[in-house]
Amino acid sequence: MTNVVSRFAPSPTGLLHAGNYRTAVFAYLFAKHKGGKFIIRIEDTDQARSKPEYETPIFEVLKWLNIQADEQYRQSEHRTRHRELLKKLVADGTAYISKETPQAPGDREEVIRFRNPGGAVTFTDVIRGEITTDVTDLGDFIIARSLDEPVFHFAVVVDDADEGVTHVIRGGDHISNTARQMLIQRALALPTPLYAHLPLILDSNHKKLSKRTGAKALTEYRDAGILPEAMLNYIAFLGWNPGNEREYLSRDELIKSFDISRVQKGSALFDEVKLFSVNQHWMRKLSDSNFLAHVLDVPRPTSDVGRGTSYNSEILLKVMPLLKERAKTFKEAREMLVGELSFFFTEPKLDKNLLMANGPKERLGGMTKLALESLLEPIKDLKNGVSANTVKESIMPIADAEEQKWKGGKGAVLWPLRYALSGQERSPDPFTLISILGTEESVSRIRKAIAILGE
RNA sequence: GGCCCUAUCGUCUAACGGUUAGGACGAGAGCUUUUCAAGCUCUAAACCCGGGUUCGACUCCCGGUAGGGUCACCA
Repeated sequence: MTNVVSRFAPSPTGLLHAGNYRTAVFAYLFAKHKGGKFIIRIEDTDQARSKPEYETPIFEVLKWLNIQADEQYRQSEHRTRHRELLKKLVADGTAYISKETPQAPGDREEVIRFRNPGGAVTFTDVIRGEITTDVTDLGDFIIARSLDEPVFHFAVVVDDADEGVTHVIRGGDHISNTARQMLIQRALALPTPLYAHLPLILDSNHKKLSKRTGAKALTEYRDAGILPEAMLNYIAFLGWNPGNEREYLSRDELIKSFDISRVQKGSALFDEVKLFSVNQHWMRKLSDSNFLAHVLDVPRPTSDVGRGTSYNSEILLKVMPLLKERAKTFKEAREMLVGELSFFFTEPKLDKNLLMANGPKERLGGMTKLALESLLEPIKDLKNGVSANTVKESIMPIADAEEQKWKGGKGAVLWPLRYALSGQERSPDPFTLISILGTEESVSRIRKAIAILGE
């Protein structure tokens, strides 16, 4: 098989979801694996429903996913050609102009119908094997509303042939369209490409992914801070696998190992949880500064409006490793900056009870104060920029000593310390906090906690 | 309903006649740990059912069941 040509032929009548782009991804991977051409054709024959605003995101997403077309077409540009062939079919009697009674608004008084020869049509699907359809019950189906308005079935057949498409890779929902399209091909004496019908991607209700039932446009995932590598990786693995146990493949690796014969026949469910986990994997491969750039690329969360937080850039970079181990999307990371990790940038408000939360309150008030005071000097002695581990080495002994003295556990020291620094019931460990905040800020926050305990 | 397609853990999947049915996500437990997150270890979890074929079926065939797709002057 030389000169493989595959195509992605979306119609700009709505925002495209993961299922739509999955066919693009497979068609692309297939062509590139074979060293062939991948083309994009905008199917805008339905003038009434095709909208430019649906077209722009298609190219945006493909660019985001780094899926480049070798050639680009627009179906409406081929109108002359369509008209010519339509006339030919009508002239030789293969098709005819038929008088109609309009059933719905927009229906025509006359349309062009294909004279259906009937019988069985068989083709060998690359993925599913032999499929036979009895076309008799299709009747004389409509191929155009007028000479200038071909309908999908007619236009695809002509365009695929004119563009030299060798492999039609599309969703399984097209299986039942194939036979009638082949009928048109035969009438036009055009070659029949190879067909590969991909299993459908289903939503959590086990229905075909669809805008109407809430499938997200891919742009939404992009805007939520999903990495294109992750999206591509996840989508490629829906209904396909490389035949080994690797789960994370880069774009180039996908191209290299893509094998259409390994495509699944059964449909798969789109699982956001898994997508996020794949995304986390790719996020973690980024350098801290690159990671930060992505985080700041996410629009400021609405919860942050009016807070006027300005980030200390030095601390911001130090916080990145924490975000890396916690966030599954950049949006999530962005939200942590103004949420659970915002104390790095703005001084926390402390609650006396939470400060003493680690034991019986009467005794602990005094004890907590002593514990915090005992930490002041050792922390002052630390140099700025030391690692969390170094901080731990100098503070742990104190916690251990207190544990002996009060039998309250290390928590009697470490909890108030961590809370004084973060103001959060849950946060990274106190050593990490000190290493990021620096000694001066840490001491200042501990003093404030001590002051509160003295009230 | 007609026609067509499909069928392995909850989910994505491996297996291409002989395996203790493997991996990943998720879940649970433990370790670590002041807390959270991460990490590490472990556990639970599947061959839709019934007939064949075969020395032997998740794998092949048939039937059933279930699910999905499609039946437009949309693509």
